[in-house]
Amino acid sequence: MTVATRKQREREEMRQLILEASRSIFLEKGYHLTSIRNIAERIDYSPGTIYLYFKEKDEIFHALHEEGFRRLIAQMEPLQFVSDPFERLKAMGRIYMDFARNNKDFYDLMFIMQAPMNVEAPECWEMGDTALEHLKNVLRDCQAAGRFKGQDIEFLSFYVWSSMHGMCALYCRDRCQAYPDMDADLLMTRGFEIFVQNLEKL
Amino acid sequence: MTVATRKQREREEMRQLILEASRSIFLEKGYHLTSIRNIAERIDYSPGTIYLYFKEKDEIFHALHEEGFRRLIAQMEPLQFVSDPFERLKAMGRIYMDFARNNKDFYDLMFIMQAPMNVEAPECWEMGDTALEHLKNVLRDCQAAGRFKGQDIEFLSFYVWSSMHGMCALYCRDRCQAYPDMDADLLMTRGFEIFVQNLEKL
DNA sequence: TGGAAAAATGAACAGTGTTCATTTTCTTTG
DNA sequence: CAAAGAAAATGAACACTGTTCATTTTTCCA
Repeated sequence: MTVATRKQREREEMRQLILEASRSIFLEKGYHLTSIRNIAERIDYSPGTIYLYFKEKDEIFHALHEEGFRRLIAQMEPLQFVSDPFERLKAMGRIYMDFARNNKDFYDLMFIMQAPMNVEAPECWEMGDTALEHLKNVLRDCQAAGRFKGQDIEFLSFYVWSSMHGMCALYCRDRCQAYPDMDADLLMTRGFEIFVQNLEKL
Repeated sequence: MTVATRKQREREEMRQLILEASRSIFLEKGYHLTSIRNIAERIDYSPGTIYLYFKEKDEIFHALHEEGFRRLIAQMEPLQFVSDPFERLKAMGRIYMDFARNNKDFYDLMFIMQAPMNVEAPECWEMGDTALEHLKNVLRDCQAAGRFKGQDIEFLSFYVWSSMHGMCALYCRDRCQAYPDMDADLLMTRGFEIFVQNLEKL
């Protein structure tokens, strides 16, 4: 092993170390309450060192953004064993919703947080595109099976995604409190049921 | 006019002055990029003065939060002239969506921004409750007219709200970029159409 | 007009993201 | 193995943040 390759490996390990620390603190305290000094302290390095591995705080954010999509896609794995397209779509919705519930902060990071998305980096959205492509494929399969007649896949997928996202976003940002007598999880579950009822008739 | 009442009026005027400045800067730069010093500078006062009229930055935020709901409710005014309940519901959806499009930052402030909603202040949500009650009433009217049979108004209203919110939230936080070839406004319009189609069959 | 009350100030505190001259550590070469 | 050169890590410094509070200024009324 040449020195150069070892150096590169060490560099990658350091990036991972920073990412792991960042993730745990991000998810503990949220984006804005996490500081570079916090992260550095957690891994026993000085603040300046972080900047040798990441250009800025947002670059750490984007790395975690990707990680989130990797996790979501991993959760979708079992879907390939669901043969009926519409059942697959429903299962997909449940997985998406459970992901939001069990990884509130990752979900927030991926779909809600205000972060400079203006970055023209195409690889920044690679994982996100993959996930969206999954949805579109399932919808196409449903269409092949006779559902959603005459619907454009682009618009339909946006509608399906945003319906799910609406509930998850209200959940993540505590707007379910608008129903003080109602458990947020129950709201989500029943909301999803109505949504499925809807899709069945579309 | 007693001195005391004048004092009180002047105090209210000062609060308004601060709120107006805050609003314009909030909407320009977003919540986190707006600083107390910015606000003070804009109205030619010192930073400390702000704290004589508002306990903290979040109190300013909440005041604007309320203002947003007042505006939204004002937009809903014409609905009272739409006699058919389902038409009223559709019009309501369009108004809600247009509000989000035309007041992106107000919408963000009201429904998306992470702000300490844990505040147990009940008056903080008074306006929001009113708006939600509007929706529930329209849905009840629809039900009285034979639609949405057997649906619980609480869950149904959450579903309707979150479907609309989903699109608006993706729009406000620039996640429509997931469809690079598609205009965000077109996505919203078509998404809304599918939603209405859905409701018609429910 | 003088003294009390109210209003406004701005320096100070503890925090933030980021930069960079300096020091430390590692690697290669003579 | 020692010295020179490169790479890595440091932490002080800069300009910013929300918030507090002793001090100063202004306003008011007897």
